[in-house]
Amino acid sequence: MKQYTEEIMDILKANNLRMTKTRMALMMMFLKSEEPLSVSEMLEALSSMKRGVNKTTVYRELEQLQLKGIISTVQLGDRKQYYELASRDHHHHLICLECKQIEDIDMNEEKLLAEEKKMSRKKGFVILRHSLEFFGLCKQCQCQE
Amino acid sequence: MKQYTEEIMDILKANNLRMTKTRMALMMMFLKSEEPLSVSEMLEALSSMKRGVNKTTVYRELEQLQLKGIISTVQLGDRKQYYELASRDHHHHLICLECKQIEDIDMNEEKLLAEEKKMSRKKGFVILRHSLEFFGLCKQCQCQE
DNA sequence: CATGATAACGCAACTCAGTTGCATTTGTCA
DNA sequence: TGACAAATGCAACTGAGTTGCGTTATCATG
Repeated sequence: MKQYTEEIMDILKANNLRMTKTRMALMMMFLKSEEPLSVSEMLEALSSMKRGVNKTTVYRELEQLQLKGIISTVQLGDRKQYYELASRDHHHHLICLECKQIEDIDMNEEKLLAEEKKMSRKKGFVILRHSLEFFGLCKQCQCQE
Repeated sequence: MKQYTEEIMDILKANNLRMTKTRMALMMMFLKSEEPLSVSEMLEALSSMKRGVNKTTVYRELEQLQLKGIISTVQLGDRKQYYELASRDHHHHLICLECKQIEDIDMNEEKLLAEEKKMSRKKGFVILRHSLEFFGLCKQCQCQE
């Protein structure tokens, strides 16, 4: 907890961001969370704070953090945005369609990047990023079918 | 035009779907379109029809067609669903972040499927589908930067 | 061709994620 | 400590998608 706080303060200072309670709380959530977070989850968690936090504030905060490159967004097939620390290495997700559990996966992307280059050349596109997500059923949810 | 109409009637008959003007118009759009379509695009196009078409109808129609396996959905990074004919072979998209142009790409997926199997074994997940989209700048939009 | 079952439709009112304008509060630095 | 920009709250909005319910149109059957 203590070491998190210092880590966060360093990050914020380095990015010229003021230290506010919302910001601290959000950063804490991102550092602790194993999964990408949705705004509704954040609001839920923040609602326990004294006087709560307005959703506008959260959206604006996320925009800031994204602009500074501290967090990045992921689309996971439903209609919301999810957010996670950008400092994590590039990776993809395994999403259980039943229980919505999300797992990070790191796979060998050489072949994918090679394909990317080939396409890029052929089509004249500059490819800036890709999004690759896998959907299925986790071990538990398979058994309950 | 004529051959499209017959093709559509065959598809509908084969799927036990009544032949209505909305349905015909939507199928026509799907057959003609090079790109996945959003509901707003469909409504725009359908609004020129006599008496227009209600959005509820379009949503319900899309659900039907999806249920019958005639169309399928794609997520392209914004907050909407896009739809395209399911009969097209499995493929991915190249999306221009500037002009929103969408191109189909077909790439060799052997390696990807191999990775999928490996992950599946390791994590105990059954993988049912994946989503892979590339984002960047098309030839024209690169020059205008 | 008439007709009845039911699929398809329109409308109004809703949900839910995200946005905007504007007035107020708070963090930081001199 | 005070000034000023950054951060916040609130209310009202947008845009995608949904729901309930009453009406209309398609089509198999006679």
